[in-house]
Amino acid sequence: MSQPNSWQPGSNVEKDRLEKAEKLAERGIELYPRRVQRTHTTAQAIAAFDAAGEDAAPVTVTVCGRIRRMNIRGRVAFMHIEDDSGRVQLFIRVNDVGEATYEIIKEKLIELDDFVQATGHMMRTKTGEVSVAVQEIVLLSKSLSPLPVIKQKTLDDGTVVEYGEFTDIEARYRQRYADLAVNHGVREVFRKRSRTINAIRAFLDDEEDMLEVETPILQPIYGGAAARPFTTHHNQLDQMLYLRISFELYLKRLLVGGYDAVYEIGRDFRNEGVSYKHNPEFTQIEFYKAYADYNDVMDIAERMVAYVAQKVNGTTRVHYDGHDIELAPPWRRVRLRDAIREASGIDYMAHPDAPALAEAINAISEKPLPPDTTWGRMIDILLSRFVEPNLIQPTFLIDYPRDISPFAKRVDYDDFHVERFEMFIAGMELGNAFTELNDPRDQESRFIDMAQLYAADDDEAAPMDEDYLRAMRYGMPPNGGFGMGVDRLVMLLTGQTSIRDVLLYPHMRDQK
RNA sequence: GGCUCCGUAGCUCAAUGGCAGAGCAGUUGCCUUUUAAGCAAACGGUUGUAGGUUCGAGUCCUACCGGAGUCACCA
Repeated sequence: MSQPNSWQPGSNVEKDRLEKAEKLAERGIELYPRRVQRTHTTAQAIAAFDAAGEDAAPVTVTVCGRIRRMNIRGRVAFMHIEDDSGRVQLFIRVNDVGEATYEIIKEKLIELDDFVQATGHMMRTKTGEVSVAVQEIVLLSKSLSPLPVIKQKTLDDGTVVEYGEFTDIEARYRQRYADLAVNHGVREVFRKRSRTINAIRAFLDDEEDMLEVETPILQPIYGGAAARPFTTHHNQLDQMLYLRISFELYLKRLLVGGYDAVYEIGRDFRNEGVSYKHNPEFTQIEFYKAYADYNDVMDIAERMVAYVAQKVNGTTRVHYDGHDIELAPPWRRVRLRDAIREASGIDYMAHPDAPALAEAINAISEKPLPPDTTWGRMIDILLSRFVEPNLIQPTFLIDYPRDISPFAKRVDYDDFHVERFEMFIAGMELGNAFTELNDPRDQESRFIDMAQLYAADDDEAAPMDEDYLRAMRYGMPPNGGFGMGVDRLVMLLTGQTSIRDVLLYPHMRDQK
């Protein structure tokens, strides 16, 4: 350490630990050594003992991990060390490790939260726990700040009971490392998150033969969704840039280029409010498949979610927020118009303009509509107030009004609706998809419609993406597109009811 | 951004407007098969921040900081 440290111990525990670190250094013990010689994970060590059998020659292992429990008796000590695979008990006797080493343990110079490496043979203690009879123990990393103390007891049936908690939500999010280190189950949520993304990729690559691509996150023109963007700036080019709000327009250009089916898994950024299901940056999967329509996309979507659930949880059933949900296809498909009519009694086709529809809504809902609500927006309000909360089992709502769907192709039965669906599970919107518009002239007029809508609105115009139209004029194959919020799928598969609990680092306000 | 609730020891929580407490962790002892180990003792606080009311504020009031919930925004 060449620079003096500004860090000062903030508690009696930290003061003690700093003193212990100095004592160790005085005894010539390296606090943060370079080399480690692990031969077994804790799980492998136990498995090796079980495989060898009780009467076999001793299995010698070197295991590493963080000390999570200590019980020092006069001349013998027990501790549990934890690594990514689990825990194993160390059995340490002064006779085996020698006076000098035992002193270090007895004085707790090596203590809770430190990382250690232990070498010894596997054995079973009197009370039956498979343990490492330690011959040598080496400090791997000295912990200077105490983690929250959580003790656990494993019952006979294998369930783990915890005593002591680390529940301060703010601290858990701001210091996710501490949350992961001590809270049983949090690491499993994020393992499942990883498996979810792997499974999506496997499904689209192997089952659907799609090509994974990467498109720009920094975009000169944003689009593909209605959301406020984050802005940034390239210094040398003196160029205003937006963080993407969707991948849509860049992916569809690739179908013009000749790929049959492309997908991207990545981060979107939306400069909007945060909630239990909204984070400013979130992970999205979008795919676009040539020669497919929204019916084909529905087939793919329901198979994909079931496939992922099977891979992640080993079942297509999930228990979420008090509901038992079956994800196996086929899912219910209902026209949006019918769903709204059933739930609210309002047939929006009977109220074809904003004032008429507003009157109908105000007649049945106490909540006032925001001023200047457009007709399309009212449809959305009807959907979110009356329909969405009740869509517990997987459901596709299909055929949306054209006004609120600028990238979807018209249905064949009227001029009002487009071939679009949204999918809902557990009262949450998970995905959004269309039979994609591929008529460049129709697309241009939709852009103009949107620009007018936004201009009437407020601060920003919906950007007209001229290059996207140019691409489309070369000819874009008919195609079906799909987008899904991966975080929300992970919530569903892990039983978490807040998006923050499936994001390792959810967005937080600056700490002053 | 509006409204409601919350912020006390490292962690989890108590405390009618009247001496700021407990358990765990840490410290000091005892203990060679414990496992939420145990027993004994001592220690641990600018009650989120800044003001105010009051003889007296963790508690009541105002503002601010942070968090949660909810509404709005999110086609």
